Amino acid sequence: MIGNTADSADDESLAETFWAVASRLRRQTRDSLAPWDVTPSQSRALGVLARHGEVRPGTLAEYLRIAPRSATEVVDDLQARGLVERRPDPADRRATLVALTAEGDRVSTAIRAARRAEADRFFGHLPDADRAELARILRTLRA
Amino acid sequence: MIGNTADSADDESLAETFWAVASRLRRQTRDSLAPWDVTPSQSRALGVLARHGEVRPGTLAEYLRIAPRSATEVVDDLQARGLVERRPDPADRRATLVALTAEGDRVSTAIRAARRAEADRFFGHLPDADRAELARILRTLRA
DNA sequence: TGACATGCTGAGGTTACCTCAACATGAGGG
DNA sequence: CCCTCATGTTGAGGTAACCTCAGCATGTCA
Repeated sequence: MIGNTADSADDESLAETFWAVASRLRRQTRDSLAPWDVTPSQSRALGVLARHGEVRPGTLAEYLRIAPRSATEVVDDLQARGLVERRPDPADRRATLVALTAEGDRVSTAIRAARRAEADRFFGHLPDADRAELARILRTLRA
Repeated sequence: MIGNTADSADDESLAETFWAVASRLRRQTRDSLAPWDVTPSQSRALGVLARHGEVRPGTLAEYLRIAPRSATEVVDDLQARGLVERRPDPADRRATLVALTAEGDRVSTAIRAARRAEADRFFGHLPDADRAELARILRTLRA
């Protein structure tokens, strides 16, 4: 087996370590979302809708930092699962508003709790001080 | 525009911040690799081959922490670009060995330098102490 | 009223993964 | 020696999460 030893890992670049962590977090997130049959990106969209209420697809794209066309796709999937609905924007007939359905609201709340539990499981092994440090450093890198 | 303000960012979970950073790093990495027309995953494979010499696809998969079938794919792409070659493993006729070509070696060296420069650009804004902290914390999360 | 901008989405592409099953070879027991 | 089981690789086919480009409807403004 490879990777259990300290082997070549110590001179790995920061970036490589970062990606290894990302990969682990991605898998765990996917698993923790399994009960609801939503993908990670769908769950992020649900989170935005829960926080901001009804928004246009384009606005959703900005929040998710993806292309508008990609937001359309996420909305399509969520709509197919009955978690969101599209309605015409009364202020602009070109536009559409996307809003959580009652079911979407329920699921999004449940997922929010699961995500918190999952984050605790993943980052919870860290001492509080380290978690705070990590959050601070990541925030400076996010810009 | 969204995301320029401190807005709702402050109560974002650690995980969300992490993904925002990941996204930024992914884009920058892709761009920095553009001159060689290799994808990030190909470049990771080149790195493994440069560090470990010729290996079997299955072993490469372990180093990259991906499924063996996926390693086959990466090797196919690198072979098509003339950066690696496959030769039969003299020790086991079921197996194949993957090794860098001369060109692959040249490119992998160049990429290694570019990656270092890119990492400096990305992580270099951090004070040394923060960079060390980040590396330490990420290593504990990688397990 | 024409010109240009904006909002959404169809069509089609890409990357980086995955699983499942086929196929060849290797290794051990009887 | 042959049978079985394990191992190494790969074909076939699938998925998530993006992307660009172009087209259509609508809005805005000179």
